[in-house]
Amino acid sequence: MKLGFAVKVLGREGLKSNDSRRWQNSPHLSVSLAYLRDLLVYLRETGIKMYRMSSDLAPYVTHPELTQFHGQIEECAEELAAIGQMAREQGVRLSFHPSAFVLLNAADETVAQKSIADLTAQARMLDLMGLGPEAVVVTHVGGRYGNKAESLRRFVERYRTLPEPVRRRLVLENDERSYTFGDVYAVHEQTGIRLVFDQLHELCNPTPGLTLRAALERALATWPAGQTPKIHYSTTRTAMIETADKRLQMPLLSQHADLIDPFAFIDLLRSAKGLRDFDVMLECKAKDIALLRLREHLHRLAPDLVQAWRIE
DNA sequence: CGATGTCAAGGAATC
DNA sequence: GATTCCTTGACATCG
Repeated sequence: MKLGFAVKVLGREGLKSNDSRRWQNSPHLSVSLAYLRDLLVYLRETGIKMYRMSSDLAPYVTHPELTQFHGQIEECAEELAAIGQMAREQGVRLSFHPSAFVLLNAADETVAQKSIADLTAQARMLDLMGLGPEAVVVTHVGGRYGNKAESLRRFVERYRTLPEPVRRRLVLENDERSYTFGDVYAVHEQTGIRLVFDQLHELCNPTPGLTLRAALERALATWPAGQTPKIHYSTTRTAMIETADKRLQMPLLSQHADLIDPFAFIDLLRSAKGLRDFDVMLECKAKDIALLRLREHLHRLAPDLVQAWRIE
């Protein structure tokens, strides 16, 4: 079981996740890839085995007006191959999770086309890195547009029109307000698309009639034998509220906390006993710091689970 | 040098 | 129909 974190390193100074200069200053994918190389060295040193790359790794590569950026992925084929080889050699599982503006099921055809361009670019980078089928591009169903059934149908329809290399990389995640795990499972049944089970989203937007464990088991089963599925895991944020004479912490549903609650994570692992192996992408504000802290806590609190799941 | 404004992009809830 | 939230840093410019 690999533990991973998303995009930004907080545990060490000076590591960047992408070339974020503005377009006027000509940012370039090759600069982002140099940053990514340094980041992979840090992952090697800390023993971290999973990482979500920035959606903006290739700056403006799909921007409709800034066409001067559009060739950067192909220009960087050799650098992408080198980075991919480095990740493979140290056993790091890489992925993308495009921004909230990527909506494959958009009612507006131009929004859908821009989304397809983004998905295509990210899938292409994974291909040029030479990564296996576990390196995926994660997306949500998208908007509801006042008609969920129709909007789900549109997702399936657009998914089927995607170029095969994109379809091969794309996986689907349940979200916290619109599409439950049950909804994305129905899409899986129609398309075969693999599913990323988001545990907090399932708690915030539960599937009627399905226990958490049953949902998790179904999600894992959408991945072919020989591929390790992955899930998203996070702890809900709390905020201070003021009453007449006290200040109290209360949970804010669907917002991510700084760190992972180790006891809740241990509960998840115990409830997952007997299920197939899977990887866990941690989504929390403290990023790699939260991962390292969780790993310490697990070694101290549940060394049996660390061994049984071979957590790294 | 520190403070402040700005960045490509959509959807949904609220009023 | 307009506003605000989601959520976030860090670049770039201003004083």
